Amino acid sequence: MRFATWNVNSIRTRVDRVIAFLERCDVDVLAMQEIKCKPEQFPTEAFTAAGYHVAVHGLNQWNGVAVASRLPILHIDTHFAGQPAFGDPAQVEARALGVTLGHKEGTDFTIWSLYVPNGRSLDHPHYAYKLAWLAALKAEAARWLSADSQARIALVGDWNVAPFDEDVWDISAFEGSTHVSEAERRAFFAFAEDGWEEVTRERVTNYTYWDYQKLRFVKNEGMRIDFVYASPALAAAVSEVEIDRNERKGKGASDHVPVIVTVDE
DNA sequence: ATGCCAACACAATGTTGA
Repeated sequence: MRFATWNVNSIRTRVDRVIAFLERCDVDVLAMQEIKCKPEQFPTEAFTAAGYHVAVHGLNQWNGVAVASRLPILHIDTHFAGQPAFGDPAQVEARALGVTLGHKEGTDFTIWSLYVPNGRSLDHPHYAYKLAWLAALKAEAARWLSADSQARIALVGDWNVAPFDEDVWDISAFEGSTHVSEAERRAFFAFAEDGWEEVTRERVTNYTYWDYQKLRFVKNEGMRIDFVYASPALAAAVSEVEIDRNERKGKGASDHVPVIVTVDE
């Protein structure tokens, strides 16, 4: 079984490229972020025609998360318990989608497609929101592991945190910026305290994002901010991880590339 | 090489992204 996460930066703009990726890489489950549309605007037919079920959560043109799966969908959560709200009026944004999928012989698999708030700047309310959001997710996710130590759960997506200095092309260019602050890094690493294992770090080295501006991709000035935290039972079954850097090439590319995880059956 | 900001709503710019 193979699952992937990809910040697609608008599914309506990118649907042909996403479907081609699913087929080319033989991906069974894809968690998408930044679909930038409501469910009724989502190109469901293209996924259905390719053999995928879809779960979609989007409230407006911002954010939005979805899961496409060859496996049957058993359960959908459009937010996690305690997920913080933001804005005026405060709204629980479309940044988390939990989907439980039927798997072989009753071994269900739950994937959470996560789009962690950007933070904007260290002195912006969005930054406090980002830290609160990560802390609330950690608290709730710890309960999932406590409830079932053998559960196969993946917390995947655009974490908007570069956990190590080498996850950005030049740490000196990020002085005073979000994504690299100590508080954000602590909030990211804290998941490991509860047993979550980030399974991509030890298996592959590459950036997952390159800004559209300033020839960042050509100069390979990127950031590594898309990650996969797996429950212990799932982490034990991971056999391979790939970052599909080729998806950043050419006309019509997202600024993020897919991260693909292969799991032994 | 991989190529010089993109996508959204809304109708000219403003917002968001990292």
